Amino acid sequence: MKKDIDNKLQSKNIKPTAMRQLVLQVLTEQNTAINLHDLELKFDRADKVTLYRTLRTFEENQLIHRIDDGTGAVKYALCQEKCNCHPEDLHVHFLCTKCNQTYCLNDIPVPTINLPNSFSLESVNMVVKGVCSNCKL
Amino acid sequence: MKKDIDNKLQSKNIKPTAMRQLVLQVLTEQNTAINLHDLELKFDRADKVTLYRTLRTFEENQLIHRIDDGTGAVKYALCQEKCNCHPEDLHVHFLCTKCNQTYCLNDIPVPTINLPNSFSLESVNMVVKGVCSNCKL
DNA sequence: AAAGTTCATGCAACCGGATTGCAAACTTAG
DNA sequence: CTAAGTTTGCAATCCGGTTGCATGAACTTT
Repeated sequence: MKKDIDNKLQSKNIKPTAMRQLVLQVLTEQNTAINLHDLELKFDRADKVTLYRTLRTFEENQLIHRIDDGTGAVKYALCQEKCNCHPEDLHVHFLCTKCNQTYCLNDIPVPTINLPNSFSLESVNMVVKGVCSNCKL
Repeated sequence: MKKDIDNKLQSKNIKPTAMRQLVLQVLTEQNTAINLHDLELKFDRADKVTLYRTLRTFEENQLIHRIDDGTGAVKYALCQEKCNCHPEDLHVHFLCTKCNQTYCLNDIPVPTINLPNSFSLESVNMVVKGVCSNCKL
């Protein structure tokens, strides 16, 4: 729904340009995280830098979050409804070593860690690697 | 101790060349993980590619492990005595956002995750970001 | 509606870490 | 000593990320 897309952008204070609508559309249809390169392939003709900046804008406005899964290229996925990207909002990510897809395990919060004395915590990145259900078939 | 260094290399089936001795020496004296660039700075005159390949050899022979802490450059640290780099051997890493140092929290094993059905686990990368005790002072 | 301001887009170019190819130097076995 | 294998050093490349700059679209002010 076009309206939904626009609303979502508006609600995050992002001006709904054509490009942004399209990118959000793609991200919405996606059930795994996507990197810049693969996002580019989803379009016939789109400038990588524009997509790059679109993703950055989305990230800055907490519409999406970045995932560093160790594959070399940063991936992005939509944030959950009420996510503020604070430690308590963070979930575990899963990278399939066969298909290279990265899943948001939204139901699995990042476990609490008891840090050594006088280390303070800001955020956590937890990536589990293995084989996903699709590739196990 | 020169002998210790050599023994350690031998025990991992790594031929103890001069370069490798020196690199292992540096890694041993280090209490935080180090990346290629910083390793290079530890030497007056050393080729980056040689260091790169030395690190790779060390990693392949499980003398050191790689840490992807999201800073853009891969860091390395010595493995524990009996580490096989299997999931049960893995520990949490801590990246200080002030000094950019990365610590191996060897005492903190990576928590067990209950993956969704039919996802299988191979390894886990868990990096906690925050401020270390040194920088809190 | 014209002029001015702000923001988004597209293109070219650059940067920095990782990696490869290749030849010279070194090591080891025969 | 020589041949085979390994390590080292240098140059060059690759690739994702990022910046600069000029054009263009949208929105404001008069």
